[in-house]
Amino acid sequence: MFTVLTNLNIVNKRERCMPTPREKQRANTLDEIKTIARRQMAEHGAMGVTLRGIAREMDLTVTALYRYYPSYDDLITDLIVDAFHALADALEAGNYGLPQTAFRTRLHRIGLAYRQWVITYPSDFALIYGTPIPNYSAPRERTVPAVQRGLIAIMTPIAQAHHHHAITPIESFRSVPPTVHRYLDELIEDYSFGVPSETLYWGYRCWIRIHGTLMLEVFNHLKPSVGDSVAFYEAELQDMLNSLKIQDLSPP
Amino acid sequence: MFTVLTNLNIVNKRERCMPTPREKQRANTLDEIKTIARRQMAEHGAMGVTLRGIAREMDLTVTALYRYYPSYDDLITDLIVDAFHALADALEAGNYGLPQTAFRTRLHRIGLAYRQWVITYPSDFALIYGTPIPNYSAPRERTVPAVQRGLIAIMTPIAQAHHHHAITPIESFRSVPPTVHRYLDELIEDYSFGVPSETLYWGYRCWIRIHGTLMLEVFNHLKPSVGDSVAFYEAELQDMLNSLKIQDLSPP
DNA sequence: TGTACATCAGTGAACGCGCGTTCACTGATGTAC
DNA sequence: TGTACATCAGTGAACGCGCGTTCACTGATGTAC
Repeated sequence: MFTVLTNLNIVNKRERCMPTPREKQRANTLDEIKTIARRQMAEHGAMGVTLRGIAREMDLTVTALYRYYPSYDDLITDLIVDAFHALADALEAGNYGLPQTAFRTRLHRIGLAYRQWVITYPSDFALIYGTPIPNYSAPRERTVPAVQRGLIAIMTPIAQAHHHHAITPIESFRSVPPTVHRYLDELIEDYSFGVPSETLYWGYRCWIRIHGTLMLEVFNHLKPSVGDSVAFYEAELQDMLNSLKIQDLSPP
Repeated sequence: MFTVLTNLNIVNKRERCMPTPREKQRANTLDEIKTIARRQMAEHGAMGVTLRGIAREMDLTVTALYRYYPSYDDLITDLIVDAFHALADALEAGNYGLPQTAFRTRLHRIGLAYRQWVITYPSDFALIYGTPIPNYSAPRERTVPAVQRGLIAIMTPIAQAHHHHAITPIESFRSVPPTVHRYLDELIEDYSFGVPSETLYWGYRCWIRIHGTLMLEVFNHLKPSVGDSVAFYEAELQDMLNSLKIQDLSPP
């Protein structure tokens, strides 16, 4: 009776937090596979990621990889989901340590963090937002939550600023197209976002502008056009923040 | 003497305008190759274009294609240059038949034409502006002029509106970052554009906004966000035109 | 007008390469009693 | 504590496929005299 309880205890402990040596080894190998895959992606593009290439670099046979991924597509899916989460992490970290009411500064920092991540990991960015990989489509149940984390990171300061009346709507308020307005209302209801649809509209517009600019930069079309992409991006951010009329409030 | 002259005449005539049957046949085959390549691109992505696949579809041997392109990369280059020119054609056609002084309408139509082309030929768009093909870089001497045609189509109404004082600069005028300002000045000098650098700056900002939005739409990230991409795009165009404060003038 | 020759489109076999996936297997590491 | 067994990581050969490029060639179409 005593031993049984002890054993149960150990099992529970392991299940909760302590991985067995084997599980640890397995996790390490999984990590190594993904690391090498990402480097191959950086060097040869998304289509250059190859099970055989990874095996070669790990001094394994190809077939060993099938212990970790049932197929090539599952590996790609993992890379995609990881990339979305990494981007979301970067955005969230972008406004850490700032007073909650520094809405404008927070949004600005998030914009800078967005660019920093994209510039640092261009191939991960291309993987998730570039030309879709032909004959592959990621499973929505895994990507959607990861995508949403990133969007929420952008929306949060806007929503909070809106609650604190630190955004002046001006005419944009009325210019939300009715069909879009209705769609956003549905989104808000479905995911219980708890923000007015105008907020979501502004958030999306911010995201789309940031994102579009960075997409051009990372694919090498921006620098030939404007020379100094850093300065240009900063000007775009400021213009965007100005058009939102979003402000920092001193905490009460 | 007489025959010689006649022969020369014929030769000249042919060189100037009349292609020989063989040249005609050759041009047809070249066209067919490119047409099939573009269809393969639409079906299987840019990386899915294959000499062997084209040959198969044309009921030719692969080696026959080497009569037309010395290598695979040369075919891709041709597709890229063609796509840039097709886009420029569409933009130019966008504001045909409008009075020269209808600046705002012309720019609006160009924006719509941009979207129309991108939506109609998404794979051509992905080819020239999507994720770069790994280990391939297009020869600049062929792409740069083709790219410029498109840009000039957008810049022209803006430059003309500027000359006619149909643009109100507002604060954007002062917000051009100095480094960007200097770079644009150089561009204008190098290519003798004959427009002030502020004009170029506005033009690029229009292009970047239009382009970024369409990039998201064509890669399927816009519709899940805003629902009605047509209405959203129209609102973006209007917002952009408003921010430029560009106006139609009645012709004098 | 007819003949000799050059030009050109297209053939067919071969080279060397890389890919994802399957299958039956070996040997080490853990687990239950 | 020792033994029998299950689990698991990794092997190695093979399958079937598609790719770009080379080479020596055939036969039809044009050209020069």
